[in-house]
Amino acid sequence: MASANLRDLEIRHLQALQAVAEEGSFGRAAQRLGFSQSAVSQQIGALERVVGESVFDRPGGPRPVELTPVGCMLLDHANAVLSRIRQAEDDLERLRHGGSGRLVIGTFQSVSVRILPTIVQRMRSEVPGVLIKAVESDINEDLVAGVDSGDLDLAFIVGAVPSDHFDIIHLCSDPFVVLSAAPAPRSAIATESLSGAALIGEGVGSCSALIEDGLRAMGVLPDYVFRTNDNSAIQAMVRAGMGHAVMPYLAVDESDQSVVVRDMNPPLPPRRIDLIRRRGRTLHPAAQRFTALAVEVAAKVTKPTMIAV
Amino acid sequence: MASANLRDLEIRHLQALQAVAEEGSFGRAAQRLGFSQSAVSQQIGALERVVGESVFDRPGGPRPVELTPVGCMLLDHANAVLSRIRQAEDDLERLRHGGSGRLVIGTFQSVSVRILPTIVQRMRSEVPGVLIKAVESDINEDLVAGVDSGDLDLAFIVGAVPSDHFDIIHLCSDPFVVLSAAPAPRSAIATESLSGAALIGEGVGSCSALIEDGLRAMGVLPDYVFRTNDNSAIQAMVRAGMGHAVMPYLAVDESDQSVVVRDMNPPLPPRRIDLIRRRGRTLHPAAQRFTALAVEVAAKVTKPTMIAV
DNA sequence: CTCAACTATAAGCCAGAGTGATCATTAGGG
DNA sequence: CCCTAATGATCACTCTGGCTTATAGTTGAG
Repeated sequence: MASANLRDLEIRHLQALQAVAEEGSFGRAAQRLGFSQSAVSQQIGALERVVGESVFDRPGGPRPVELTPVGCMLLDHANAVLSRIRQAEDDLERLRHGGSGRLVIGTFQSVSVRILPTIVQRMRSEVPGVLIKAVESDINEDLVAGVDSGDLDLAFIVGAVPSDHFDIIHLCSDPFVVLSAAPAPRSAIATESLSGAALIGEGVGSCSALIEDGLRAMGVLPDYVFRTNDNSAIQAMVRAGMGHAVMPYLAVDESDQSVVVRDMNPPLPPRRIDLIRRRGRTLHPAAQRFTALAVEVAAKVTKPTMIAV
Repeated sequence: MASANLRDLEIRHLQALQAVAEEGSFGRAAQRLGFSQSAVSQQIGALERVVGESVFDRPGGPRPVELTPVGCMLLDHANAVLSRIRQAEDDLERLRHGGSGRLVIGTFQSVSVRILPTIVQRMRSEVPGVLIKAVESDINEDLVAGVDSGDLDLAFIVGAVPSDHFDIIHLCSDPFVVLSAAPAPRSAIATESLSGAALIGEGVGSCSALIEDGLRAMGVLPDYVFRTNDNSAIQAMVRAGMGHAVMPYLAVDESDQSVVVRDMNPPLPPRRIDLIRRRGRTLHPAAQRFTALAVEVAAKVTKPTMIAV
């Protein structure tokens, strides 16, 4: 007798085993399964050939068939397997309706504060079963790499990204503004007037590069007196009169009354905020809803006076 | 899209899913499974048709394929199912070698005391995984019914049983002996001398009927002064001088020095002790070993001076 | 552009799964 | 004791569908 080898076992065998065991009869099991009695007989026969042992005692006549010890043991496993498959059906159904699963989102500070909360809130009410996990990074390349490797399902990014690997959904153009200490005019500030003025800025990141390049292109040489990655710290510095700050609009906390938000004249090229997903990768159904919500929410928080590029 | 319906799911699909997910390539998975690449491609295709969704993203070129969310969920279930099947293989292997499982034995008092312990002890050392459960009853019919219904795998019984339903393994013939209070000759006692003598006997059970019928057939009218189902109580009564007791030899506690065991002359027809199992029922492999041990042990405890009938 | 590494597809073969018709066995009843 | 009803096994047959080989299609790297 060969060593136990269930390679040729098939689910239909287990279903037959279960049905026959419960009905106590090949014929009734066949009826339940929608097969002929002959088919079930052969299925059990095949199962016994695979197993190498009888799984049922057939007493003959109208008496019900009974499980052998081997059959009894197998039935336990069959029940477990079939129940697991039923579970898979349930999960599949739920996944199809976006009712379960996980979405990992790459994001960065201003999006985390201004855009994500609204999206998450609406996702939670629309598809409560989907867990949304945010991974924050101020380094654009990390987010792009995360999407590329599959660690992230979607990511908010700033600026350009190679479009051959990614689907890019444009969300908004976020203008750069100047923050000045409270007693200041609300009018636009002349960009050239920043030349030589004390500036407070972000740490090394995609935005600081955009700002510095933009200023330099206009002949303004930035004179940074302080740098931090914490936006609220920047506003505190401005409030304290340390100087002006050039920031993307979405990074500004407008509820802060002691600073004034001013457009720039001429404006810097706005930063572009996109949502990316890897091309060809199948995402959770809820990812589509997430994308739609991102577009919608981003449109609402964009600075209204600016016309998106 | 039809509601989730995994009726046509097959184990081979799950194996393919698992292999491809682990190898990251259809071709390598095929190699591992011993199929052609085409076969695996079609298997995954079939799985996706059954599921109604893609389970892998195929990026094309030398990049590895990746699970979709649906595929990821399915893989979890596939792992569980396949591991359960491997477990079934293990159990099967163990069952084949008699290494696990349960044996339910029907028995009665004298067998429980004189024969079973030795068998159980040896079974425990030979097939440690097999649990032996004894169900005791002094009513023969209960034991027979238990075997018939399948509640008992094997049963020790006294006397005849319809041989068309059962396989009968003869273990021994157990002679009836007379117990007398200690100061008594060890020689055989004349059976007819019991006529009119005070007798102590068992309660209503198969043995008491055998004894009474046997005595009556020899013209001896038993005069029972006490009955109990507890064998040690019977010996205590004899010891106290209440009278003689006619008992099956195996029911006697020979270590008791205050009673004398005497043959009968002429002897009563001995009681027959058999082991039965239901004909046509497949038993645990260890049942065969149990049967062999029962024959062996029974031969040893049979009263040596008697020749079995 | 070409090669290398993939997967998908097509055509053909054949095992095996299901059907329907019998056959064999057994219990129960006159 | 035979007859009937119930039930599983078996046979012959059909036809699906899974596997193989061969080939085409796609993509990334050099």
